[in-house]
Amino acid sequence: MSTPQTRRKTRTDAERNRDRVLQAARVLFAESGHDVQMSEVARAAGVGIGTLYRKFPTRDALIEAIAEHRATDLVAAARQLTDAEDPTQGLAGFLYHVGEVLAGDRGMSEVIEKVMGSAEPRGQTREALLAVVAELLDRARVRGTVGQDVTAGDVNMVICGLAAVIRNAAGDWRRYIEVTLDGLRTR
Amino acid sequence: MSTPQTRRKTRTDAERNRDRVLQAARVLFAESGHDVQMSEVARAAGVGIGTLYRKFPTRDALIEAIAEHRATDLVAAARQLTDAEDPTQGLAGFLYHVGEVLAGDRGMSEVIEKVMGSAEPRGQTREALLAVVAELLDRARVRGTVGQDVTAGDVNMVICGLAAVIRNAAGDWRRYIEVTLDGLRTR
DNA sequence: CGGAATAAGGAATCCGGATTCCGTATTGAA
DNA sequence: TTCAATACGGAATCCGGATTCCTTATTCCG
Repeated sequence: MSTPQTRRKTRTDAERNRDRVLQAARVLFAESGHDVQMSEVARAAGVGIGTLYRKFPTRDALIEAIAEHRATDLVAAARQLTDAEDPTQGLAGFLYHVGEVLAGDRGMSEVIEKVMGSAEPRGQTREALLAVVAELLDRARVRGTVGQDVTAGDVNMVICGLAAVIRNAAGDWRRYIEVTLDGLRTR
Repeated sequence: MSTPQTRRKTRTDAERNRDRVLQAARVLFAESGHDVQMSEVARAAGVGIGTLYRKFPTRDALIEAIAEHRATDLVAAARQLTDAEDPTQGLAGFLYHVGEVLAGDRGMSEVIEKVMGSAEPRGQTREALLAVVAELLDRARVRGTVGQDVTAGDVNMVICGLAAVIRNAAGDWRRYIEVTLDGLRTR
């Protein structure tokens, strides 16, 4: 009815450029956080600013796209740990994994800090992330790996703090995890 | 010899305005953090932008002046707890005090996060702050309030995290302190 | 191959804010 | 009261970036 399918399909080079941009942005954001300039991204991607903007109409759109992607990865990792049996894994394993990821991705540490920190339901993926963490927590609680009264909020705060510690290059973040994990256990 | 003391002393109104600016800036920074506009500060202080700039040649100078002041307060508070005997006080008491302060001062939470997070020796007051925390830690260690192997770095990370938790309005920061404190105890 | 449909490029523009400048208003020592 | 020394005010300027717009280059369907 309303499908004048006269449109050709996306040009191949257009798609290639989109990938280049994403790739470049991922690297730059990971290295220096989200305050990288759009022109930097364009240059790194070997693309004109105009092109960059056709792909992502806004700086935030670009950040969002990448954050979403990364978040998905985290959720996937979490799900895997959800099934694992090894107690070393589960919540603890996830925290270390997150640490590893954030330690190598400044931009992500910024995102995670906000996601775990704020009460904003922003995005389904964010939602999913919180859900999986809650799931991980439940399992840990059953196993007795963490105190019975530990809440998802507690864990979120710990993760929020973890992000800050890493982003500020505080000290040994693994140590931070050890401490907080012990704290959650004690409760 | 070289003192052509022909200079009059600072005009009274000049001094008054300086105070107004500081006062206004304190309030605004506390409310909304350091991204407040200079013009905002000037308006709130009931002063022209020009005047604001004569007092503080740079946005950072203003922020610095206030941060320094606040940091001094914290150090004082810490020193007091250093002498207290009540175990409830000491390190634990300090953490709660810091929480209380940061919860009511967004700008300060930003500063603290950096100070405790980074390894930059910036400023003698910052230096003093770190020193007092270390002192507090030592006492706690002796009392057995915290694990024998807890380092100043560990505490700094916890504080850095605390600042982030509060700044992002995460959850109940007192709870965060409870958890981390337990963690430090366990170690 | 030929031309319409798409995309690429990147200079020009727009914008929010910080900082500067200079004419005017106050202050206070004589 | 008088006048030089100081301080005030705030419009004008400067700046770093994001975003837009229009010209030229590619792609790919027929």
